[in-house]
Amino acid sequence: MPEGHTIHRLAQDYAARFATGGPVRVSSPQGKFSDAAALLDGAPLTGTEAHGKHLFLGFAGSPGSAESWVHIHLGLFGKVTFGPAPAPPPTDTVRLRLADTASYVDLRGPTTCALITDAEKDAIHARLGPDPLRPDADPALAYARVRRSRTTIAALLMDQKVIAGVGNVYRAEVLFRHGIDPYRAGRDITPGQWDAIWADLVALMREGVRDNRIDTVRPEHTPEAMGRPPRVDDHGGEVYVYRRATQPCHVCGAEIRTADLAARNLFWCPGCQGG
DNA sequence: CGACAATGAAAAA
DNA sequence: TTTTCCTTGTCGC
Repeated sequence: MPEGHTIHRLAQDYAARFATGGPVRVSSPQGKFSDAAALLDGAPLTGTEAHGKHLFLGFAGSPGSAESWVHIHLGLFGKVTFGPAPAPPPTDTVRLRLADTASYVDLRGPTTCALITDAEKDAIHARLGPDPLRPDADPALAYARVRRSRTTIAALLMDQKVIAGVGNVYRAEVLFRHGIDPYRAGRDITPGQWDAIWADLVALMREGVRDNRIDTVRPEHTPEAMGRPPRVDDHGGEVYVYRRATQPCHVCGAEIRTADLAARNLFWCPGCQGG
C-alpha cells in the first residue's frame, strides 16, 4: 500500500521495533539481497528515515566506519509484514528479513532494496521534491515548479521531483477537495490554491500515517451526515472519487469519471471539479 | 509523449 | 487464468 504516508509509517514502525541498540539479524531468504544482508547481519539499526516514497534504514558500521543505509522503494506492490518472535520459516519471496529477540519484519516485492552510502542517499534526497510529511519541506519550492509548467496539475502532483509522497489516491482526492479540474495547467494554479492544496496534504497525510490508511471524506459528507446508507470503499479508507468511476459523486450526484493520465488512472467529478 | 518492464498477491473472470 | 494495483526507471519516436 505504497503512498508517502505508508512509507513514513513504516519508518516509524521499523524504528520502534528494531532501533533498540541491540543486534539485528539481517537475511535475504529470496537471495537478491544476500551479499548486503551478510555484511549487515548482527549490526544495530541506528535509525530510519522517509522521504516521499523512499525508505532508509540506517545501520551502524563496524567501529570507525561510516553508517550505511538500506534504501527501500516498494514500487507498486511491495509489501511489509511485522510479527512477533519467533519468526516463521520465511517464504521464498522474502527479499529482506530483520529479526531480533522480540520481533521480525519481512519485505516482499520491492522495486528497490539496496545497500547505499551516505553520498548516494544524499543524491536521492536531492532529486526529490519537498515532502508534506517532512518538517524541512518548503512548499514554495514545489510551487515554483508548478507555476511555470504547462503540464496538468494532476501530472505535476504525481511528479516526485515536484512534490514527494503524493500518489494516485492523494492526487485525485486533494484535487476533488479543492474543486480543481485535474486537467488545469500548473501555471494556472494560483498561490492561494497551492497553499490550500499543500496545507490539506500535510493534514491528510499526517492522518494517513496515524491511521495507516487514506481517508479524505469530510465529516459533513460522510454517509451518516448525508442521510445515505453506509459504504465501504474497496481499498479500506473512505474517499470521494478514487476508484469510484461511474458511481455517483457523494456531494453533487454527478457520475465520477475516469481517464488515463500519464499511464495512471485518474478519477474526478465533472460536477464538483468543473472547468 | 507512450509503451514496457520489474517485482507479488489478491480479486475478477 | 487474467487482470489489477496507492510506482518509477528506461527506451524509442
